[in-house]
Amino acid sequence: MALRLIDADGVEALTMRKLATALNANPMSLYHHVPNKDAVLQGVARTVGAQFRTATREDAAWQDRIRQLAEDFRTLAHRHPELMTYSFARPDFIQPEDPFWLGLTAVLEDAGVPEAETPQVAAPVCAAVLGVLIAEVNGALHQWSALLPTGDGDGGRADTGPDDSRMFRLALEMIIAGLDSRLTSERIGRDSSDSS
Amino acid sequence: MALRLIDADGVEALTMRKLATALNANPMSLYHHVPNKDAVLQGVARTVGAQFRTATREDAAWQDRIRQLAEDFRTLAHRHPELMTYSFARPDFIQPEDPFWLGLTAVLEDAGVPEAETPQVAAPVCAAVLGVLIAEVNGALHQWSALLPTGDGDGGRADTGPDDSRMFRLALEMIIAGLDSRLTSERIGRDSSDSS
DNA sequence: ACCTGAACACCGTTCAAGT
DNA sequence: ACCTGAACACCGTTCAAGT
Repeated sequence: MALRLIDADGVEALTMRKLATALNANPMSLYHHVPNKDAVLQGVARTVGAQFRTATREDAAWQDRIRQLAEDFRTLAHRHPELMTYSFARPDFIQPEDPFWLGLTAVLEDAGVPEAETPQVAAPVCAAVLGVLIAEVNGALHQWSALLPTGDGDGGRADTGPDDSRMFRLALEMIIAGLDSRLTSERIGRDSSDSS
Repeated sequence: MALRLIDADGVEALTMRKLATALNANPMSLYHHVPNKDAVLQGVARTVGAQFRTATREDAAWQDRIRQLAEDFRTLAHRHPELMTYSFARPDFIQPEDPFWLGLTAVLEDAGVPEAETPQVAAPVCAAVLGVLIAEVNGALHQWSALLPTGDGDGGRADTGPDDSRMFRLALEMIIAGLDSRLTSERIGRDSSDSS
């Protein structure tokens, strides 16, 4: 219910009193099930962060599997844009047990990242993807890119959606390419074929 | 003054009434200089976003100039961590006239990005860097990476700082490598040597 | 055990009134 | 023109009291 209110009116409009009346309850009854407001926000953030289940097919190339993870997360972000910008400010948004995190680390390991380094590589990747997602969802991406009108013919304001998709995908490809170059350069540096 | 209060106690602790008393003024006097609270937050966010002046030496390689821009932004973020996590949620944090944005677009153009595409490339780069910065500053980066203790000898909790630096730099190098691969693949695709 | 009304200590903001 | 006190419509949360 809290999530529904947030999706409708934004995080800052969520109020213990409103939540209670939306639940047909007395405002004070909430405090019997939850210690305070931050706990409900944390609950919502974590629930959504853990929500999406992304079954990456293990036969695909790691690049494709990362693309799939990122796209899945993007549709989640588009479903809850108001929560997204708020959640990313919390350090506990994504938990180590979340399917997104598990999927990402699994893919990176399959791609050849040494197991001991996986979290240290996954963390920046996750942060970068989330950063682009937030910037897309709150309009920053669109505003930054809208300095020069790309075409000349049209009205000039209509196509906000597809342009954002292109930029998100560009960022994603950049990250994948960066990951790739890091992996190959490392493999050259060592050149010992550790299978498993 | 608002910035000082935010740095001390966080954005959510900033109050018109507290700000006024910190200014030795009546709470209501503020409304003669500012329409509402959001305006002071916007003012603070934009002021800080426009603050840092980064004189990239034009003789350096574009990779080094991007590194310098990013590192400068990082020191800014470390100076105002509380504001940072809040500001990034605003679409108006970084403005097209800000030195960071101008510097970034200038470097990308020098690197060979066609002038018409510069903003569409700069925007994702900016978003990704900011994303990593936020995740570092709010502790998410550290939390995500702390799943496996990297070493075995020590206490295991002491070295938070240097590890974060390594991850930030890793993300930065990934972005640069991704940019690089995009530039070279494009140059091969066209192969017409447009000077200027 | 669970719910509730009243109350406390705050908010942002308006507005009529002061100088 | 600028400042101010009182007031309004809200908050989150506590707590004693109800069932």
